Amino acid sequence: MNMEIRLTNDITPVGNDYRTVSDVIALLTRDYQAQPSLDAIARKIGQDATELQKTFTRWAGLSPKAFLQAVTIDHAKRLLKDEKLPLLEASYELGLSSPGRLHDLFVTHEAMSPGEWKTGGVGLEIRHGFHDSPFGRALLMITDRGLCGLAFADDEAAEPEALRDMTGRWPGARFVEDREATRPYAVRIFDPACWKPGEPLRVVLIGTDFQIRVWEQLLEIPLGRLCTYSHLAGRIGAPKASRAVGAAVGRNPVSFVVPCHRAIGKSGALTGYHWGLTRKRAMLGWEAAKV
DNA sequence: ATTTGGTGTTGTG
DNA sequence: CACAACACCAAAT
Repeated sequence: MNMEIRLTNDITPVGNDYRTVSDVIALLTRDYQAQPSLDAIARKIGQDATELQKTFTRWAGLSPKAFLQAVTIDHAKRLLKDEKLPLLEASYELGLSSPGRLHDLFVTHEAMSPGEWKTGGVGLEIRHGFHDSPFGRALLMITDRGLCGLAFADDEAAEPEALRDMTGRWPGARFVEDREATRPYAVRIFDPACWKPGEPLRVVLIGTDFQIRVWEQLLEIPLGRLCTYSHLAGRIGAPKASRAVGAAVGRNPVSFVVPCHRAIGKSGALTGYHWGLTRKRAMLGWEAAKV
C-alpha cells in the first residue's frame, strides 16, 4: 500500500480508503431494505461510526445516505428521462460552455483495429503500472501513442489477476513494468482538478470496428449522466443491437476514462460491470457529487 | 415475477 | 463456416 500518489486536493482519498468504502457500499446495497443505520454498518465492518462517516464523505463528497440515494433505480430513471432521443447534442453544447463539462477528461482518441496493430504493431510495447485510485488499485497501460488500458483490483493481492486479464487481451505485445511512466496518467485521470482542456489526455482505442463505435459513443456521455444500452445501440445506427452493445461495452479496455460505468439497463438497473458491480456503484455515486 | 423468443457481434473450432 | 456466449429488451405468461 505505498501511497505514492498524493493528490493535490482533498476530494480524492489516498490508499486504502476504497477498501472501507466498498465494504460500506456492498453492505448498503445488499440490505438496503433494512435501512441499516450508520452505527450498525460501522459495527459490522469494525469501525467507529463517526470515523466511518468522515472517511466516506471525504471519499465521495456524499454521506452514505445521500450516496445510496444517488444509485437507486428511481434516481437512475430520473437521469435517463431527459436522455431525449433526438440527441445528446443539446447537452453537448451545454457541457462545453458550463462547468458541468462534457468529455470530462478532455480526451482525444485514435482507434486501432486488431488487424492494424497486428500487422503494423507486432512487438507493440506496452508499459504498465499499478497506482492508488479512488476505486482501489488501478492498473494503467500505455503505449507511446497514449493510454490503452485501465483496470482495477481491490487490493494488492488481486493485482496479478487484473494484470493477466489485461495482458491477455493483446497477445503478442511486449509488456514492461514502468510505474514512472504511468504515474502522471494516474494523477491526471483521478484528480478532477486536472480535468481541463489544454493538453488533452491521449487515448488509443484498440478494438474491432463495432467496439470502437460503441466506445466513442460512451465518450459522449457527460459526467453525472446515464445512458441505456439500447439508446447507445440507436446512436450507432443499430437500434436492435442493444445486446451486442452490452457485450462491446463490457470489453472496453480503458474503463473509467471511457465511461462504461454510465451505461445501464433500461429499467434503471445497473446490470453488470467487468470490474464488479460495487465498483460501478462507487463510480456513479462518486460522480454524482461532482456534477 | 418469470419465461421466452428475437436480437448483432465476437471468439472458438 | 457454424455455433455458442453475451454487462439486453419487450412481450407474453
